[in-house]
Amino acid sequence: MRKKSSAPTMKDVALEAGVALGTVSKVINGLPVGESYRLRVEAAISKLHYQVNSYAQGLKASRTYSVAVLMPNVSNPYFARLTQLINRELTRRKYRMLLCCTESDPAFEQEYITIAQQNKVDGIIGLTYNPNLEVNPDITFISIDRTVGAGIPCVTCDNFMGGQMAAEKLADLGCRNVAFLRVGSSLTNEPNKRRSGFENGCLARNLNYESKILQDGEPIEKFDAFLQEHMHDGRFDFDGLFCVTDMVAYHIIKFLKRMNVRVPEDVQVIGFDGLQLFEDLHYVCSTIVQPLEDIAAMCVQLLLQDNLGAKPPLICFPVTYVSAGTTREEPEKPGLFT
Amino acid sequence: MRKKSSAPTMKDVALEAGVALGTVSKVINGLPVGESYRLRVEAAISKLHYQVNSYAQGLKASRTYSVAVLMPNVSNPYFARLTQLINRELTRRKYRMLLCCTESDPAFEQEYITIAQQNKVDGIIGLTYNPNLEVNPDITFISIDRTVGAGIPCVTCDNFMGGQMAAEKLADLGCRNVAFLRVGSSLTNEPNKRRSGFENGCLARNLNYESKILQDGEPIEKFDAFLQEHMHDGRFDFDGLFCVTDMVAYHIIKFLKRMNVRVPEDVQVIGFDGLQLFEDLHYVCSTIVQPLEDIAAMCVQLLLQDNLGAKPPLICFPVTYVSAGTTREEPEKPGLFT
DNA sequence: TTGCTATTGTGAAACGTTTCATGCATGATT
DNA sequence: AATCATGCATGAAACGTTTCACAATAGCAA
Repeated sequence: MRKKSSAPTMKDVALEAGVALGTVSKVINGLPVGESYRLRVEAAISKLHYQVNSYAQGLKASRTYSVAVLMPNVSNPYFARLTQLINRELTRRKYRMLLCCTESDPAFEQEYITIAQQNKVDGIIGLTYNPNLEVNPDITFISIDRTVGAGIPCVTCDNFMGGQMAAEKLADLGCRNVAFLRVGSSLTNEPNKRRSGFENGCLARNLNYESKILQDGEPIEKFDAFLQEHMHDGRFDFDGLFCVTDMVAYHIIKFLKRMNVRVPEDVQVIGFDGLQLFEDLHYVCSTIVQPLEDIAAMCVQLLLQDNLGAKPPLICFPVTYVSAGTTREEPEKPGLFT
Repeated sequence: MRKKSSAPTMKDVALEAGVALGTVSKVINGLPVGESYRLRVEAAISKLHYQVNSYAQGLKASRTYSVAVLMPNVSNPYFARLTQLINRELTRRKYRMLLCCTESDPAFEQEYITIAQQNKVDGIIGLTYNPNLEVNPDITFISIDRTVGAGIPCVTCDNFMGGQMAAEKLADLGCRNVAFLRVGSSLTNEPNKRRSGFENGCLARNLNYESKILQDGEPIEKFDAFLQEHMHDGRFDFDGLFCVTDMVAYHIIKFLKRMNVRVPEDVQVIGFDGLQLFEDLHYVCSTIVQPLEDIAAMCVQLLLQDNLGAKPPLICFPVTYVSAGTTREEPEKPGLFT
């Protein structure tokens, strides 16, 4: 009995089945082959526990069935969810995901793109912070929430409309004096439009409007001072707040509670994203919900479709509003602060 | 001027630099080579924008510098954190991560292991649910929190001690009647020992002890009925609860609040894991903290070390206790319910 | 100057696939 | 029965690296 020390190759299978190399290849790739041959090859494969070598495959064929996904991290629940959904979509189509955590560092991002190209990935999906990434033009790149450059499609939600909805909702709920709270500053950042939309809504509904914007490096605690300036012995200047993300909203609400400002009685708070913590158990707050499933599916679809010519530059999905306890209405869904 | 349509190869570089193929290979791999040769090759590389083809490399060399990481998902903050830390450790060592989300499905797990083997990964790190996975013995597998089989190292924290600490803490804080709440049932599951440790501690400190265990499929809401059975017009049978994870603790605390049982005044709650939500902003509850950094680093170290012979079967890291508002003591750290 | 050693660059072979031009059977056509 | 068309299996070549036996060169001793 012949004993091979290393893993069996297609050649071994061909030998075992008594067929040619090309025939084995055809069987593996599901190409038409005579029934008796197919059976012989399949028998040999399972007898030898043969498994294809993806590296040899990737070397020969241009397609490697792997996609790089660039995310700042997976600790942030928004990024985690997105990663999860993209992965699910890729798996469904027999693709593998090479996850690259960039820590929001432009240098890391560039480095990972190089690595991705070396790995001959079939494409890259990225939520990036480097406004002028160098991407090899013959590799497909799909950007999430950022407009990165000419010819690179950007998938996002309707951030402008979301901001506007938040303003209208607060107006409907009786607010008169509202504020917008935001972190991050990138100009190519689609979520910027949340602010414009909110402003627009405030104007239309005649709300007094203010905003506080933190730069990228600043700690979230800097909001505390801003809020405190607007507190005068038990009275709070604002009766409505719109936060750029649910995470910011979470921090703000915690601070307000510490300062004995009641949510939603004294001030109503609306976030953005629609995060559901602990495997979709609870929303953080009343919020503008992004359809992340649709966004993830669209990224993958755009990436893998063949008609490269007809890629629209910007794809926006509609958002919805959900109340979850931080606004003065019957909560539709359970929330962290319900 | 010669125009190449496809990406440049080592051969192109050799031609451009006027050296042999092997010399280029040496330069790329940092092997000793004459100074003048090195410079010529480096110049050619940057002129042609040459990038190595990992697939050709992986085909020839046995080492591919990639590691598969099997996780149920990344939406659960515990898994997310672990993934993040493992990735960081791998990146530090120039390895790539192939993330496989198994959805806790044994069939998926097996399938991903097959894919990983086809991709000739240098090893697999997994937190799995299939008690009898078939892993090719000549591929290194490191298991987290599960004892999977003979010869497969398991990295975890000291779950038994953690359970015992929880019991002692509750006793110290004046509890007399306590309960343990758990989900999941796998017998090879290291976290099972949290229960044994807790029981042990209860015995030692003479606490009245009860436990409620949900099977794997059961929804977390099933705890509600159990808790309700122990409520008698405003009075709650337990003055201390130990939950197998912070996530279970979160759910329990939310339910108790709805039922007007006060935490920590009426009942004190301790969780397990030491999750910190929103990028390490807040602990969920008073909890037994796992040193996830150490666990992640150890997994990677074990996987990549050469002395395959001396792998201890089980590696436990010590745990610590942190109070964060759901126990009757000054909180050391801010918590979700502070 | 000759001969020997030590050093270092060279390039063919091999890794395990896919692809495609080739040729062999088989069955249809006249 | 002879010819032809068709379908399908065949296996050599190629993909872009690494490796290693070999050759060339330089340095040194006699």
